[in-house]
Amino acid sequence: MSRRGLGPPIEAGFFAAPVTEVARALVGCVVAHGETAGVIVETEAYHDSEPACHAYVGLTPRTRTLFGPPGLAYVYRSYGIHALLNAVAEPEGIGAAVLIRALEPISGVEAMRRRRGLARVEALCSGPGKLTQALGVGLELNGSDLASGALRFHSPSRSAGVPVVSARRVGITKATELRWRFCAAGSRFVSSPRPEPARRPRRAAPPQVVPVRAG
DNA sequence: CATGGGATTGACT
DNA sequence: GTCAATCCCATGC
Repeated sequence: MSRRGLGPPIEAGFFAAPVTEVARALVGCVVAHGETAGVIVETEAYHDSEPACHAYVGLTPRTRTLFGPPGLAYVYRSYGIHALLNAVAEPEGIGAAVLIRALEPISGVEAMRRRRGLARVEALCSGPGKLTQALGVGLELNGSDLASGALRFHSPSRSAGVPVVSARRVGITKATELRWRFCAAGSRFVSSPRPEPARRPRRAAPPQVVPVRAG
């Protein structure tokens, strides 16, 4: 898949919906930057009403983008090292965004390998810091428009229709009870820890031992 | 102005 | 499993 079979860029209205709906709907969409692109297989939702969200503290220089209009990129530095990519959601004035946590690479794989220094396709974008490195996404894209900027989100060209599973968010210490992580079921491109796989029985269910009484 | 804490990753035991 | 790298910025004095 080297040629651009991408659908149209996603318009801002898509991102104005409740952030958990946007997070779920983004699984299967495409992120493109330069020659590189990938299908989103894992997201997380963040909202200013819960303390794991940067916007929980209110409007500050750091959270300015989060409170901005839907459809912007919110890119911030994590642990001093990694750039993490989010899509701003909900109407302007509400601090909410969807963290992009993993992609299935579909274009520019050689450029990704070069930037990551790795060969395995499954390892190129299987984490929020990994995918920004693979796509060459940096802090300079914070506040850019995902419909018209250098970094774009696209609808899937063919509807993937992959089932999406929800799980607890990764790497946070607050509001851990919320199941606001969304993963493409069974994808080998999601980050660790993997969500609980839909477990099919390894063997037939053990026979239920029920004392049988006569009568 | 000093401090501390991360929406992580890769190397190592 | 443990741990350090490294920077932005919120908070507190």
